[in-house]
Order: sequence, then structure tokens, then C-alpha cells
Amino acid sequence: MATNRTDYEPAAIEPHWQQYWESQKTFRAPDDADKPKYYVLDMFPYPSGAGLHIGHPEGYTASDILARYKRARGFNVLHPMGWDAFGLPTEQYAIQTGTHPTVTNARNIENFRGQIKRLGFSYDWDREIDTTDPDYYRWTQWIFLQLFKRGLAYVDERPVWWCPELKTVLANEEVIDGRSERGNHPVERRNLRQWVLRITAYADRLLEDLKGLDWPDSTKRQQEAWIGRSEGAEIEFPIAGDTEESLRVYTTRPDTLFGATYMVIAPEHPAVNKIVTAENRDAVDAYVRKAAQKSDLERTDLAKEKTGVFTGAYAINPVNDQKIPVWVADYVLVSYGTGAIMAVPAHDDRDHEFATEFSIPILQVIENQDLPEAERADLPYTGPGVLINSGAFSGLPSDEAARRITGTLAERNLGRPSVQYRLRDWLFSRQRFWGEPFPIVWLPAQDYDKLDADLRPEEPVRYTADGREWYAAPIAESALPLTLPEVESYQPSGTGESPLANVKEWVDVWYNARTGQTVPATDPRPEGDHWLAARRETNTMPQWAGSCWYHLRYLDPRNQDHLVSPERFQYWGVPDYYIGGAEHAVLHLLYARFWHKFLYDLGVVTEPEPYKKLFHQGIILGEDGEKMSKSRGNVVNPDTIIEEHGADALRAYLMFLGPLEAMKPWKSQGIEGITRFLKKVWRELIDREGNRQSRITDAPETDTETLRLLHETIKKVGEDIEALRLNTAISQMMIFVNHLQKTDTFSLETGKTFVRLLAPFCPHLAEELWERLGETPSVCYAPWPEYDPARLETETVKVVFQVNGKYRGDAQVPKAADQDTVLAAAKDQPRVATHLDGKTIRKVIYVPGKILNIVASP
RNA sequence: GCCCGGAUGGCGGAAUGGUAGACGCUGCGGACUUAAAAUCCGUUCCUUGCAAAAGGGUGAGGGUUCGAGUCCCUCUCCGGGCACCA
Repeated sequence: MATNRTDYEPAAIEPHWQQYWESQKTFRAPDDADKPKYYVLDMFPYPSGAGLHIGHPEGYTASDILARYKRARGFNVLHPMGWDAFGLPTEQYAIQTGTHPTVTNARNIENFRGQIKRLGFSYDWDREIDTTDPDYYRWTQWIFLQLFKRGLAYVDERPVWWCPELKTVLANEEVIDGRSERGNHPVERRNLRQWVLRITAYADRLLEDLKGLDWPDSTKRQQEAWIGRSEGAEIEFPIAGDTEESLRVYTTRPDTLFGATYMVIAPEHPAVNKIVTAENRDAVDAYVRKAAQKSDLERTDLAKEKTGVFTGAYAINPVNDQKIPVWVADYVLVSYGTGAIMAVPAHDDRDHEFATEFSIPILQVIENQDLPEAERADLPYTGPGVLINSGAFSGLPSDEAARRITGTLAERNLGRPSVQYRLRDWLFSRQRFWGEPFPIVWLPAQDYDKLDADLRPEEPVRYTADGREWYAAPIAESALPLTLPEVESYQPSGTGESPLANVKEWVDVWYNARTGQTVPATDPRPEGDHWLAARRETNTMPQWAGSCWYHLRYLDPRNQDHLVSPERFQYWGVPDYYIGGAEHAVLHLLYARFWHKFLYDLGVVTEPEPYKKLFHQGIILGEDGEKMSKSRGNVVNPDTIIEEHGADALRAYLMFLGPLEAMKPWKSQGIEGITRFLKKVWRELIDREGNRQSRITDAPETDTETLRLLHETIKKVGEDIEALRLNTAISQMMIFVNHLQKTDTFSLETGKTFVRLLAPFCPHLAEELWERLGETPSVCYAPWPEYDPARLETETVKVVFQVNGKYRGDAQVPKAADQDTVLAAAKDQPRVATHLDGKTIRKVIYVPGKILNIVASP
């Protein structure tokens, strides 16, 4: 079965074993195995036209090593791969060339799959999934329907990020510094009707459950910051004069309420129009218009001066009945808190800047008495302290004052404790063709009344356009998947509508108000008055949708009745290890947690978190130390490396570069060292005729040093794999092979043990050697070697001698030697003696088996 | 501005508070060869020294300790995240 090559020729042995694994289905993960399960998940790739990037095999090799190791450890390992294939590049290619995205997608997947297979990863290809496959997105749509029914999906006309270049709206998470995350195009605000998912309903749980996750700290912190929980109070400020109006503000510092010398409301705040006085209206209107035109980049640019206008209105401070002016300023965001603030210039940097700019009084109400007298009046001061100028509350520490002021206001129904989140609801619709269609139709108001109760969401979802009200109604679950129609043009309209809106024969349907079934409007209307004329939703879902739950579909990829069957989930559960890039820290990883928690609430899964253990592989830079990019011409193509050095060498080298999580540059010369190592492994085991080396004996290993090093290597490689310290695992294997090279003879058992250690890293070579050493394939299921702790022990140990902390020699001493014996041995050494000469020993520190430090002074 | 992470030879990196530089790359010297490739051996932190050895050395400065790359404080630089969220 092994190849007949006499030399190490990866180009011959790698395809051979890849075919073997494929034909034998070596990595098929049975669902009914009588073994403990282990689920290793990779972040699945977007199959771009550019093919595999070197960053893909980095993470995938690490997970593959873990998967193969766990298999050898007796686990039934689930290690799947699939395609996150909806997305803009494929659609843009379709726009440019007219090629249907399905065609491009199939071609790209074909290419990716081939590249991945050439790397020898141990995926169970029977479980391959593709988010654009109707059998897959049927369940994405199904989950959406459940969200819809439970009131977690709604439409909202709201200012959203619109990217003129991409001709679509983007989520907050997809906008970085006023530019699109994908493509780096400028974005602007537009008011559009959008689907939104109520992720904020899960904010507290998403935050709370982070604590129990075994994730990189930085990623947890990023999610924590993104959710941005803050505790404070909402306070009611009545508007002065003949009006019932009042402004509600949110503040984290109710203790500074006496220092509020003005208020600010956001330009978009609905109260602006109601409170503005006649003489100020023109100026306010102009300001509001201007603010609306500003991009958020302009609005959030810290360097710029604060702007705002006075509304002419005054509000009453509920604690002291002071009249304070109400301003409109764009430094207050309508989308956070209540869209209005009480401004305390003495104790807030931003308010201080604004008050200084517009000559508004600044009143200190907090004093930090830990500061020297001279500095206590330095403003703004934003820390805690003791209240001053605050009526009955003066003299209280700020934290206690905050509680008492909130309590007093609550009694008068003018305030209450409040928790706010920075997290906004998730903007979930895109004006694109290449995405999951929403399983939703729109009905006019009068028809919505005819809708069966079972089809109605908890709260009606509706919007108004051209004076008519439209209501959302769900398509029957049994009618899923709702597939994408054929279209003639993929060009977005640019008006905020998807290309699907142009496909009349798809959009217009007869909708059954009892069952949710639809038939095309081009067909005759079916019998019965419960068949209503309806329009399909023409937006599609964002790319994140499919990846929110893919970890579940791998468990049961062909199930036609369930997203995942309870039995399959019962056995496989959620991934034990999830490996992927840190760039998804808040996007995919937050969305997926949200959907998974929702599925948990539905009872589809019985675990509240999808990814218990997460690891981010670091970025591999180009040889010049810069990020790889086509324009720099420093891109390393995995295919080229495989041709020159083989997949095993590429895998091992990627792991050997440095710590998996670190950002590190690629060096073409470095891979030579790995190639040399693999050739050396071959040569130590195989002679020139391709047979087992004659110096390998059948007898048990007798050389104690070989045995000790072998067991040390078993221990280190195993422990390092568990911790994904794969670079040092490879170092240890190199040390071992260097040792074998120096021995005259070693046993067959020693050789076979080493091959098993090498197998997760370089599986092709390991299979080949395994068979040539007389075993039958596959090495993948050969049990992982156990190390014998007794073999690691030596009779004597090396103790380092130090005088005053400096190395002055060492000696092998019996393990149980006591301090006096070792001290005597040390003193015997001339080098130690020299440094003790003329000195008195003040102290001796002896760490058995490690070190003997003699502290001596004249 | 705030919050993280990092800084070790010519390079990638290794080191439960216990000989800093494992392993690999590169360079240099040598062996084998007609020659080359491949392979093997030696050497490769700096200074002094023929050597033995001595001194210095993990971004900078201080501290804790018998002993610090590792722990603590201050600072510099680099990378990442957040950034008017009241």
C-alpha cells in the first residue's frame, strides 16, 4: 500500500495517502460510536476567487493536529469543513460579468476544496456544508421565522449606514471610522426601512455568560466593551413654561445633578420641534439640517470644536428647581440612552469643553478631598469625591449621594435607576441579490386582519410607505426554503432596493392567510378568500446569518426535518475547540452567541453557549514583515509551497514559525530547515533501497538515554498539542531525531513510537513510514503513546553551583543527596573554590535537583 | 485620550523565580565529491585572553529576592482594540 519510493518524495507520497484517506473514508465521524466525542471546529472560509490564503492553512493545520491527536487518544472526532459562501465579492463578480453567483460559487468552492485537500486535513467531507445551498439556508430562514414570531425581528425606518459604493446598508459592526469594513469605502447616513434583530434583548445574558467562556481575554474584553453595559439613572426634567413637555435624560452620575447648568438634546430628538421657541426656530432648524448631512466621521472627530444652538427653552432641575437652558448639539447621540443629557461641565470633559465654548456657567459640586488644597478646584474633575454646593446632599461621598438622589427622585416619580447598553439592535437586511431571502411577505392593513392567529408575530411588524400601511406575514415553514429567483441583472438599483425588487414574477404572490403558503401571482388566484395578494420582502440577509449556526448543522447536515436532531445534539453538542481569526471578535462571535442562545431558548439545543473554548491564530506577515497583499507582491501561495516542499513541510513549518497566536513573518528560507528535518526522519528509518534501516533492532529498546529522551518527547509533544504550543512540540521532535542520528542502533518500537508522535503534524510521511515499519494503515487510529514517568527519572541529577548567584560549575549528584554532600562536592571544584577563597560563607541555598547557591563575603 | 498585548543574538523564536539564547534559519570553517547538489562535522551574543577563564548582556531606569527575561514601580517604542455611549 505504501509507495515504492526510495527517497522522501512528498510529491509522490502525499497524493497517494490523500487518495487512500478519501477512498477509505478514514475521517468519517460515525454518529453512533461508542466513544467519547471531540468536536474541533474551524472558522469556515468564504470561498473567494483568489483561492486559499496562507492564513487559512495556519489555523486549519493547528486544528487538524488537535483533531488527529484526539483521534489517537481514542475520541470520536468531529472535524468538519464548509463554505460561508454568500457575500459581496461573488455578487460583484456577477454584476461585472453576468455570471450567476451559483456558477462562480461552485467553481470557487471546487478550487478551495482541492487546495484544502492537498494540505491533508482530516475533515469528514461527508458533512460538508454550503450556506448558499437551499437545503442549508432553509434552516437559516427557519431560525429567522422563529425570531420573527417571537418579536425579535422587526422593521424600523431609521438612519442607517449606507455605502454608495457597495450600494447597500451596513451594520454598525461593518463600519470602521466612517468607512466600510469590506472595501474601505466611505459610508453615509440614510433613512431606510430595515429589518432589525433585537439582540439587545439578550444583552445582559451575552455579557453575563462571557465570564464562563475559555476565550482569549482580549476577545472577551472586546465583546464586553461592545455590549457596553452602564448603570445610572434616568431623570425627568420638566420644560419651563406653559407646557406638559419634559425631557428625560440618562446619566451615570446622578450625584452631580446640582451641577447641571444646561441640557443638551440630540439634533434628531423628537422633542426638538416641540420645545424650540419661535425666535430660535430658524437657527435650530438650520443646525439640525446640517447635522443630518454630516457624516459620522465628521460628527465624531474629536479634534473638532463642539457645536450647538440654544433652543430658547428652559428645563427645571428637579432637585433645586433651577431653570437651565436646553441646547441642541450633535455631541449627544439620539441612539444612546434617552438622546438627551443633563450637562455638568464641572465634572464631564465634553460638557466642560462645550460650556467653555459657549460661556455657560460651570458649577463645581464634587470635591476630591484627597487632593492638595490648591488642586481641589481644578476642573473638569471626573472622579469620585464629596458633594459640595448640593443642598442637603452636600458632604456625602459621591457614590452614596448618587443612590440617595436617585431614591429621592424615584419617590417623586421624577427618576429611576437605569441600565443602558452601548449595544444596538442588529441591522439585519441588505439590498443585495446574493443572500438568504427573507421568508416574509407584505400585506396591506385590511388583509392583515384575515391572517390566521398562528401566523401572527407577538407584535405586528409594519411600516408605512406612500400613505399605506404594510404588515409583515411569515411564509409557512413547510414552504421553506424560499429560493432565490433567476434574474437578468444583478445590478443594485441604488435606491435602497435589492435587485430582487425588479423580479416581478417572484415578488408578487398569492398568499394563503391560513397556511402561509404562496403561489406566484402569475398563476391564477387559487379558490377561497383567504388567498391574498402580497409582495415578497426583497431584502436579503447579511453574510453573518449563515455562520450564526453552522456549528450545529455539521452535526446533522442532511436532516430534512430538523435543523439538528435532538439525538445528534445530545451526542455531539457544541464544539470543544474553536479555532479562527481574531478579526471576528465582535461580529461573527457575538451574532452566533445571540442566535445560539435563542435556539437554546427554543429548546433546539441544550447548551446556552456555542463556543466554549476559542483560540485565535495570529496573522502571518509577508517576508518583508508587512501584511500580505497583492499590491505589495508579498503574498505566499500555499500551492506553490506544496509543489516545492510538500504539504507536510508546509504544515510543520507554519506551526514552527512561532507561537500560534503570534503575528509572525513568513521566511522562505526557514522552510528548508523543516524539509531537512523530514528528510532526516526518513533517512533514520528507511535505507537507500526503501527498506527499514538495518540498524533498527527488533529487540526492546535498551539505550537508557534513548528511552529517557523518547519518553520526554512523548510527554512534551502531547502536552504541547493540548495547549497548541506546536512550535515547541516540533522542536522537541527535532531534538529527538538529532539524538537518533547519533545513536548506533535503536529499536523498531522506538521508531514506531516516534512516527505516531509525528503523525498529527506530518500525516502523509507518517502513514508512509508506519506501513514501511511493518504496520497496517492507518496510523491515524494507532493509539497515542503513553509516557512512563519512571523513564523520565534519572539516577543522578545535575546541580548547578553558584557563588553569590553566579554560575561557577555544576556536577551530577545522586538525586537524594543532602545539602552537605552537595556543598562538599561544590567546594571540591577549583572554580567554586577560587571564588570562595578568602571569604566567609554566610548562607547556602540548596534547591534539590536544581541549584546550590553559596552566599559568601569577605 | 482610555483599555489590552508585546520588546530576548544577524533573523524566527526557547526558557514552572534557578546555567539566557533550546530548536531552526543565516554566516563562517572543514569533511565527502573530478565538481556541484545532497549529506555530515565544527563554529556563530558582546568585550578581554593563546588558553583556562574573567567581565558584561533579555527596550531604558529603579525596586523586591540568595538568585529576575520571568515579580513590582516609572518611562520609551511597537502592535491591537475602543474612542463624544453622558
